[in-house]
Amino acid sequence: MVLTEIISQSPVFRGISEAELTGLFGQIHYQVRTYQKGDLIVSGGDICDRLLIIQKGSVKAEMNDYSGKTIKIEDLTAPQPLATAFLFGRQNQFPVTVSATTDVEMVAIPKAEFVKLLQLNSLILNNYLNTISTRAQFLSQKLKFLSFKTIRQKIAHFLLEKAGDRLQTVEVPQSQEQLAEMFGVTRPSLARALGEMIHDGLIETHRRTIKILDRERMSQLLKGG
Amino acid sequence: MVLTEIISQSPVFRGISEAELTGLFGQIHYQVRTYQKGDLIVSGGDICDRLLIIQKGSVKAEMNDYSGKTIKIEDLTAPQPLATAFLFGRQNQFPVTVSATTDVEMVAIPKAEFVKLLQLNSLILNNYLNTISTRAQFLSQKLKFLSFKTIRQKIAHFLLEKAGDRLQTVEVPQSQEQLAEMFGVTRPSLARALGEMIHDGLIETHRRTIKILDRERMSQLLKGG
DNA sequence: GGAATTTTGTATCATTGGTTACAAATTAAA
DNA sequence: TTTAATTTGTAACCAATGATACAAAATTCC
Repeated sequence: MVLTEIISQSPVFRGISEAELTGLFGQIHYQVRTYQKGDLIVSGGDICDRLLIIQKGSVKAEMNDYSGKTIKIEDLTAPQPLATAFLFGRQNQFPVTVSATTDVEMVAIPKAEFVKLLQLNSLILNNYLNTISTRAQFLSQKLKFLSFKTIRQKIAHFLLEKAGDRLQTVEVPQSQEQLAEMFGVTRPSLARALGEMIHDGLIETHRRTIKILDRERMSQLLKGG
Repeated sequence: MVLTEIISQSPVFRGISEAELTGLFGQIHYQVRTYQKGDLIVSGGDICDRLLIIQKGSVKAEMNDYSGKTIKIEDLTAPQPLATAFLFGRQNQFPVTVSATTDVEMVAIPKAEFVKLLQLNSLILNNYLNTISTRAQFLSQKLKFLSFKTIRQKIAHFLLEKAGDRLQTVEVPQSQEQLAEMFGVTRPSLARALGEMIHDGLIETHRRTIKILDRERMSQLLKGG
């Protein structure tokens, strides 16, 4: 039995009323599966031929590296869907191994049935398209970010992006620690790079606001990237 | 007028018969726009609220960097769609500027109309979902690759991926130059890293075949990545 | 086979960023 | 306010890689 009040909060079914959801689920085949804490839910490499949505509990996704050791990728809780990017496309295998961190209930909708849902309801269709598209956009952004090699470049990119067209003062809500994390560098290195940019007259900092002093030279930095 | 024999080759409409396509296009609103060589088709930042498919000619996509200079991103020709990942999702602006490199005809299908198409025809729906999903998967792969920091790690990842489970000899079709390019490192650095790995007894090379000698230690390398 | 071209191996030096450590400054808690 | 905890600035040192240069080897072309 699908718990509509949970599932209607899921990114894929958001905005659908519980009544409507009950109706929709009446028109398709699906399964509800239960797992106990610690159970294996999917193994990396398993074929992904149905949409899995957590309806109760939480799971962890891990990836097997080459030596068989596992690295934790992320924690997911109800009502999140699993690996939405692998239901379609060329690569229909789960890249990760998923196991239950609590007792878990999952709704499993076979791909063909899910396609029916997408055609029955344009909101679900939009939700799903938005989910995948947003993910692609996110990855694309991240990739662009990583394409800058030096820390100075990453900072410049970050600031110019934030500053937009005219403003030259940027509020940075994150701590240096967090910034360093998202830049993929260590905190002292970030601090050093910031210090050097101040010294070179590119920026000025005051607590968590950064003022861009020389936009021209900042842009110049990104040319080679 | 839509040239169905062209459009039916497009990734989004692949597999649909021309007759069927004509029928489908009769049910929706769309525009055909013509551009002359050199014309601007979309500017970076423009709202992306319709699906654009090149039906004749070719275009180039460029990105404005911060200093106003443009970098060429890619060339697209009929019957390719434009920026499929930006029609849905959070970021509904074109990231690139597109202009005509020949005389061009484009089919423009408003988002709402395209959603209708997706609901009318499950093949189109599948095609479109596959397009975006494959892109997300591609980006994800690329990102994983970039997440390895040292050249040794990139080599190890590359080789273990290629080798699969049992084989320990890998044929590398690319030159060092090309490998270095795809790793995002310089050619001498790659050569040095290879040399060191040979010296350390990890691999053995012979022309363009590489033999994995110590799989265990290779895997070990990727742990920290 | 010999010359020209491309690919590969190697060396030197400069730059960048990671590591570690510690003190100063800020913020939160008592 | 005083103390404790967190965040930030800075320094010294090390490892990895980029830049540049050149020779050896392999490949391609006559």
